[in-house]
Parts: sequence; C-alpha cells; structure tokens
Amino acid sequence: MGPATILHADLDAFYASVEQLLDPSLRRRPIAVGGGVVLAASYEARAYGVRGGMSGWQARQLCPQLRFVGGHFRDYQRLADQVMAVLRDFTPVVERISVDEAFLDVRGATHLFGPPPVIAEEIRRRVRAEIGLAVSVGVARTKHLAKVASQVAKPDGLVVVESGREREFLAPLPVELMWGVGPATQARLHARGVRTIGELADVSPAALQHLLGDAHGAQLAALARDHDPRPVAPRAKARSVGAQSALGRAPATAEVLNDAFARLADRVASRLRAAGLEGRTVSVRVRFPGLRAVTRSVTFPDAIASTRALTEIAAFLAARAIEEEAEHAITLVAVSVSHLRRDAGLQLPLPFEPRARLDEAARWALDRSVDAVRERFGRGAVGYAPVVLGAAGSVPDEFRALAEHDLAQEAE
DNA sequence: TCTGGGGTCCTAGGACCC
DNA sequence: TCTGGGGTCCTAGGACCC
Repeated sequence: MGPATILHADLDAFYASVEQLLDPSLRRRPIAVGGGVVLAASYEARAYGVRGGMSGWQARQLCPQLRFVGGHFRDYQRLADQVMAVLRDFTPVVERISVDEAFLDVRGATHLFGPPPVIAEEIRRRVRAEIGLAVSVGVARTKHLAKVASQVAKPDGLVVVESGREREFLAPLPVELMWGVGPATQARLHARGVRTIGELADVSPAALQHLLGDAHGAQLAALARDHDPRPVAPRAKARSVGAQSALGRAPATAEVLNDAFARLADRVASRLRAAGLEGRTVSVRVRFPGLRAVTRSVTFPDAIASTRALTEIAAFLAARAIEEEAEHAITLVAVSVSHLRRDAGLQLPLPFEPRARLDEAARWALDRSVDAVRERFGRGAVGYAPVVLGAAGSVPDEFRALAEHDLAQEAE
C-alpha cells in the first residue's frame, strides 16, 4: 500500500466567493450568482438551504434577503487560472477536472517541499494570501479518497486520510459522497437499506451489479472497498464537442430551429476548427415542456467541421424528431459532434442530401477566414446573418467558456 | 410556477458480417 | 428450409460529474 500523496484541491463556493472578493460589501452576506437559476451560492446563503441548480424564485422563498449578483465570468476564469498556477509550483502532475478543482500527485515533490500534508497547508496559505480565496484540500492515497476528503474538509479546511485507515474513514460517510452516486443511485441504495459507504462495502459486488448494472455496480463495489487504481494524469483527449441553449418555451418552427442551431453550430464548429478537429457523428437533443427530451443522431463516413453543414444537419434532425414526436413547443436544443479525429486537411463532399450537396471544402475555407477575423477583432466582428441577428442568447459567451473542456490534446 | 451549459460513460436492441 | 456463436457499429436513452 503506497503513501498518501494525492491531493484534491477544490475552491469553496467558487463563483460566489469571487463576487465577495471583488465587492467587499457582499462579504458575510447571503448571495447567489445567477438569476433564473442559482449558479452558485455563498455559504451564508447555503445556511438557508440555497443550493446551486435551484430556480431563483425557490431560492428567494428560502432566503428573502438573498442578493443576486451578475457573474464576472472573465474574473472567474482569471482567478482560477492563478490558483492552478500555484498548484503547478509544487508539481507538474496536475489534473484539472473543472475550472475550480484539480488533482495533484506530490510524490516527487516531498523532498523539496515536505510531506503531503505540509504541501497541502502551504497551498491553502498561498491561495489565501496571493489570490484571496479559500481552497479546501483532501490528501489521500487515491483520487477517490482525496476527493471525498476535500468534500469533508469544506469549508476552508484540510483533511488527511492516512494510509491504512481508508476504510475506517469511509465507513460512516453517506453513500452520496461517493463519486458516481447521484440521485438515482442514491434512491436505489436507500431502498435496499444502504445509507453509508460501510454498508455499501458489505454488499457483494454481484448484488450491486444486479442492482445498478455491470459497470456501475462493479465500480461502486471497488470504490467502497477503496480499490481505485486511477493515476493523476492530464485529461484524455476530448470525445465530443457540443453546445446547448435553453429557449424558454418556443414554438417548434423552422425559423426557431434554424436560428438556434445556426448559433450553436457556429460555436461548436469554431471550437472544432480551432483545435484542428472534425467529427463524423452529429447528435441533436430536443427538450419539450415537461422536461421530456429526445435524442437523434447520424453518423457519416466522412467527418465535418463546417458551420453550415453542421447547422443544416442539426436543424434537419431536430425537425424530423419534432415531427415524429408530434410536439409543437420546445424548451431546449442541443447539438454535439463526436467520433472526433484530427482534421484531414482534405475535406470531401458530404453525401448527406444529394440534392443540396454543397462543397464541404469551400464551407470549411470560408469558416476559417471568419475564424481568423474574429481572432483579431473579436467574436462580434463577423458572423453569418442568423448568428449576428439572433444574438439574443441569454447566457454570455464568457460563461459558456468556463464550462468548456480543453480540446488542445491530440485526437487519434 | 418548473434547472444553465459543457462534458463522460454505460446499456440495450438491431443491423450486419464472418 | 434456418442452427449457433461472436464481434463491431450505430442509435436512443439515461445517469452522473462540475
């Protein structure tokens, strides 16, 4: 059994903490970032039961004096990047898993900086002193344990799980603290009388697989017994790139679909081209009032990366799905491209609809020139007509960018 | 009065091939 | 006129994560 050298560092109530850092009058007060939906709540707001993901009105019911603040999304990215830079001062083995959290393996850093708990405290001290934010840290032998430990450490704490005491640490904790246990799994486990990780470890892997499916059951059985071999590693290459847009309640017309998918396809295709990627499969998701949603996808022999091809394919798939479902209103549309590969440079004509076969190479070349202008003058400088005119997107691009995964890894 | 946006992985059935 | 098994790919849906 190896030593506990894996750290999980997680910024506390990140968006809300940044707002309180930027505006001292918000400190020690219940605030929420967002409007229609709570993107993040300060700890003062959480004391009232306010949680991320809640609708705004629901949050106000719980906490009438709740202050909603606009998101300074560029500052979130900037400050989180500074925190990551601090982490990289201790080891290059940093795996960033979202804007505000990361794993580190400090195995090779102890001779310079001391044992892992000392490194963890130094990280917390520096992030507090240099950036002004609280970061909680878990230290353990595995990623899963380190992550659970940082959750237990919050707010503004440090929890070290000593090597050899892992199962003792896990046993009393509720199952929903485990990576991979969400509402559905939690409900199934509770129905079986399993509430703690210790109780979960007492269930046979076979029984868990029967209850939760082969892969998921086996994984939870392993994690509950503290078997987690995953190393801290840079992110694997991206497998899909997508974008979505909530529409409120919109009529399911061709105009709405064309406009929405033009905007989404523009985002997705630009990111693909910037990363030198293209994809063979286009998937579309349409959500109807009542949260029911359907998915449609199509896979081509050749990959695409042009905005126009993606727009046409996505709008076509969505229109067909809406017709099949006999719906007349939609609340959300999404498009995603998968089966990614390095762009071949040579773009073949797309055999999607022979009548309207357009030269994919020409579209791609046009898109590249649009990308180049935007790079110099900004996104608003140039765009296809529906994108420019339909710029009523409710969410700023800076927020979308926060959630994007890094595509800058080699694919295939 | 009903949850944003960007992702990953798994499952199950059907088509198709050997 | 159809028995048996194995593998891959595609599609649709769902759970989960931040």
